[in-house]
Amino acid sequence: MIDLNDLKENIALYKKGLSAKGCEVNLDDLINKNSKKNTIQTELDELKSQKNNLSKEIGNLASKGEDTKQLKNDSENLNKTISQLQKDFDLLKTDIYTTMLQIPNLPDADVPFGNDESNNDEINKKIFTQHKDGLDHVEIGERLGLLDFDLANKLSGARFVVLKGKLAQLQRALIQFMLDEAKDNGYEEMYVPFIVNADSLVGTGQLPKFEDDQFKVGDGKYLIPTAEVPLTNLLRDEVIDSSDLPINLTAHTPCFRAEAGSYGKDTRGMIRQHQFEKIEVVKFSDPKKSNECLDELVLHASKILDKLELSYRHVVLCTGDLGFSAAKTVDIEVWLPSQNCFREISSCSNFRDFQARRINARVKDGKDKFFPHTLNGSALAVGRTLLAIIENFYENGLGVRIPKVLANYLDFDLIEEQK
RNA sequence: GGAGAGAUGGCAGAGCGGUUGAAUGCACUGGUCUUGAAAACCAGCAAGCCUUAAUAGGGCUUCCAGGGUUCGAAUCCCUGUCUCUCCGCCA
Repeated sequence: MIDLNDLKENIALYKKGLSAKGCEVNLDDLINKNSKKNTIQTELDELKSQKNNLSKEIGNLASKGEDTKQLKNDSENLNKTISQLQKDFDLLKTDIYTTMLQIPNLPDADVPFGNDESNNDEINKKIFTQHKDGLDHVEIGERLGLLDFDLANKLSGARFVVLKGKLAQLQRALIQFMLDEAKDNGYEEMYVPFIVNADSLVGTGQLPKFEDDQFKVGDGKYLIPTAEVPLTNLLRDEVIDSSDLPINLTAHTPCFRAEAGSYGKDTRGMIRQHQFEKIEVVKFSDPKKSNECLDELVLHASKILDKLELSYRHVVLCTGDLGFSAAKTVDIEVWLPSQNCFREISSCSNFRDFQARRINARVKDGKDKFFPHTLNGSALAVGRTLLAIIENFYENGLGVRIPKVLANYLDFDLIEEQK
């Protein structure tokens, strides 16, 4: 949620930043509605004040046994006026709130302008090997006999996968490895629900705008699209002592995405699935330190790729590519030999106080109160990491070698090709 | 699923329909004392919104949520949500 007062004072900045993010809300209109709401509130408060005074007086007179009929009459008349005005006020207030929920976060000043990923800024690159025109993981998986999309289709439909044997073990090893990394980097591991209520999704910004992207399970509840949702909402409506900052959390969860609007996009293989595993890290930070926190997130996620010896680059998302709630996002992209390009494997974002406002998480520092900044990042998307290992560590006629760093997690160092 | 109890400020916990925004304790903030700290003592201390130059003053709202009764509701009635206890069922 953006700050309405800040919007009023920096209207030009917001118009520029929000339209770059594709926001079509009429901001002047919103400000006008708000000042109208304030006018009504002042009027309403005055009437209520009169009413409260009348009630007190009635109480006084009644206790002395005096007649209160006239005053009761006055009060009732006042009530009629109030309830009419109150209706107008409530409507306006709901209208403003509904609109506010639709407004995305303002991009940071150093975020590049642009409509799509072609305007993203590559800021860093690390290359171990960079093979081209390699087999893709679907083909390799078939040669291994351990990656089955047909079976998954039978069970569930498109965009699911069944991993068998050593591939399933490899995925589990990756999860364990990444959680250990997160722990070593100071994140507290959490086990959280995979089903959340609507309030949680509103809190992080998936609702109300992106209802179609969520899997609904009935009873007004949803499957989580990322552990960001339960982790961030752990502190919904909580007051944080400033000495507890930064709060660093992590969780491994499956993630469920309806992928509405992704028809025909990445339909082959396990790049874009309805269900995938992810290790997520979330930070609650002092507002003054969130920039450094974002660097830290990117560093921590990158270290995992370093250890796995996978080539990657860092990309600052441009305004048009930036998510709804994010002020700034750095994507980490891993090299895929089959596609001859880098593909997203982690997304690290600073949300500033946007989510904190929505979840009403506050920090108390002596007499000072303020909103914390929230940040999160994947560390990493496990399905895509598995895919990257398959493609980058495949040797024709031999199979997929296991990255050395996983030696302690697995009792094999090669997934053999069949025959 | 059946029966019962409950939901109050950062936490714990009082609260006859009318100066109750709410006792008390803890925590917190400031002060006295102390070489310093602790202890003790004194004082302050809920949040949101409107108004305002103001973190000064004034006003409104808020005791789980939504309705209702009343001139007036934390307090009475209805509905919902959640929590706890007992029974049943169960990984």
